[in-house]
Amino acid sequence: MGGTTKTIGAVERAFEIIEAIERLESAGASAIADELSLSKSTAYTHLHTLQEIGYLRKEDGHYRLSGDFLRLGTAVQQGFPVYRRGRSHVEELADRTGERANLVVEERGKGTCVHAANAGGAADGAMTRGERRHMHATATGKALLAHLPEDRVDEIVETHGLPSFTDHTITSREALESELAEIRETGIAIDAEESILGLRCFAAPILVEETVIGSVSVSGPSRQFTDPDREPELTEAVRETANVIELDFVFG
Amino acid sequence: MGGTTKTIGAVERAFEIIEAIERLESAGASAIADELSLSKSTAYTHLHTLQEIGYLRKEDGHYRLSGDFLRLGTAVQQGFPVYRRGRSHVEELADRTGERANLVVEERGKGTCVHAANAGGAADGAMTRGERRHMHATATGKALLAHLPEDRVDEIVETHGLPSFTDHTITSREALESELAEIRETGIAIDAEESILGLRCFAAPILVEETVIGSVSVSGPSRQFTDPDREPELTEAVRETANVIELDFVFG
DNA sequence: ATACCTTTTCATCGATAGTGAACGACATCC
DNA sequence: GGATGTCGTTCACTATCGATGAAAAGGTAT
Repeated sequence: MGGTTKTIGAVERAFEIIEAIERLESAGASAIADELSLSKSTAYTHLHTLQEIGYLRKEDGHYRLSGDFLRLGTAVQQGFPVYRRGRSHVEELADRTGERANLVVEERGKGTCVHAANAGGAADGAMTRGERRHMHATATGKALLAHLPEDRVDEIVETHGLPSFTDHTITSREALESELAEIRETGIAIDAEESILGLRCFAAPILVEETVIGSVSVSGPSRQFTDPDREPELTEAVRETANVIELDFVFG
Repeated sequence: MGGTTKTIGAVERAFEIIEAIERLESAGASAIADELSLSKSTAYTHLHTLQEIGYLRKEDGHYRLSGDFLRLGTAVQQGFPVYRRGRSHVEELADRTGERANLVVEERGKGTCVHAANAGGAADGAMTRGERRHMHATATGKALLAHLPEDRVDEIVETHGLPSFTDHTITSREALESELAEIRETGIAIDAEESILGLRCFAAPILVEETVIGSVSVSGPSRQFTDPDREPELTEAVRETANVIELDFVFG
């Protein structure tokens, strides 16, 4: 485990400041110094540096993150082949079902949302672009886990644990494993308010050459999603979308 | 002009590395050291640091930007009120016209695209999310310039100049000024292949309390956009969209 | 086996990032 | 209006730490 190599403190501090600004929306030198227990001068020099290179913009004395992060974020997004090929299909899924549709990939043991398509539907609690969530508590995460090598799953569970978010969250390795087996059979992962109360979600894995490269989902309020008529419609739509994206990889 | 304050070299270097990775898509320590003329060990320590704090991920020996930048980018986007209120209207504009629609704000003297809505149409050359362009050479930029205080326009021209991108780019302050006056009259800014050959674009400013907070546009290949029947349709659609967003600010 | 990549580690040294104190500007309070 | 508090900004100082080259460790092809 190589984790002992030295790291550069100034860079770590810079990103702590960036994340503090993300949290506070905007902040001045004193607020940052306060928030992170830094000296005012240190906070100031960092803010000044980040502004000089363009990553912060100053608006009446308060610093905010600049559009350059938006540019980098877009580059990251485009860097996922599954986004480039899947985006339009996820949009169609949202249009077709009238619900929020997400495209998720695994990153560092968590599920990262690389695209979120709204079809006007209220998306309370649904993942937003760039957001990362525990995999065992989300439909998209479980769809990914179900097709990851077993030792990778072990690793992930060991690193992040199985924290509980609601009464329905899966918290034991055995329960998780049996659910993953079921997902492998049905091709559909379900989040029944396991991550957020009131939020239900259906997801399907995207498999290319026996490897999961992502998962797609639709999600919405539990009330609408428990309508027995809708479940087959929604799961089928999700499954089909995943399939279309898979085919896009093979041909296209 | 306060530009003499000290800046933190390590942080500047870190972002140079981040931008190099953005350019190269993915890279190892040697490639970065090469690209930026750094020692291999320096490049390595920086990469290692950025990976430790999660902003880079390592994939078979190559570093890539991580989803954390996507999260920051989304936060930046949400930080623009004009995005929060305008997004859906820009989507509708794209659907309605069948063309690429953009939402742009001014940042540090350039136009930054905060949202890009595709309606399937080929978007060659159109701005992408987070991209920044010179204002004098784009419809969205000119729509903004037309309603910025005159001294601000002076400042911007002084800072960024009026570089030429095609034969049609405006390169003199006088020509720019007369065009801005026309935009103020008609309410529509036109980019007639001034930024990129073959790309035509119509934009309208979004004014709230006499202040420009952004601009919207549709753009597409010159061939389609010179159809005399479409111009009134497109300009009208753009104008209306800007108007709806303005109203959303006043009420809503 | 060889040569040639790469990434990673290490000790050394000089630059520099962090610090606290101080200043000017701007509010707020009594 | 004088006092007090807070803010951003600057400065000189010094211990820290980031940069460095050399060399080790790992990988791949020849």
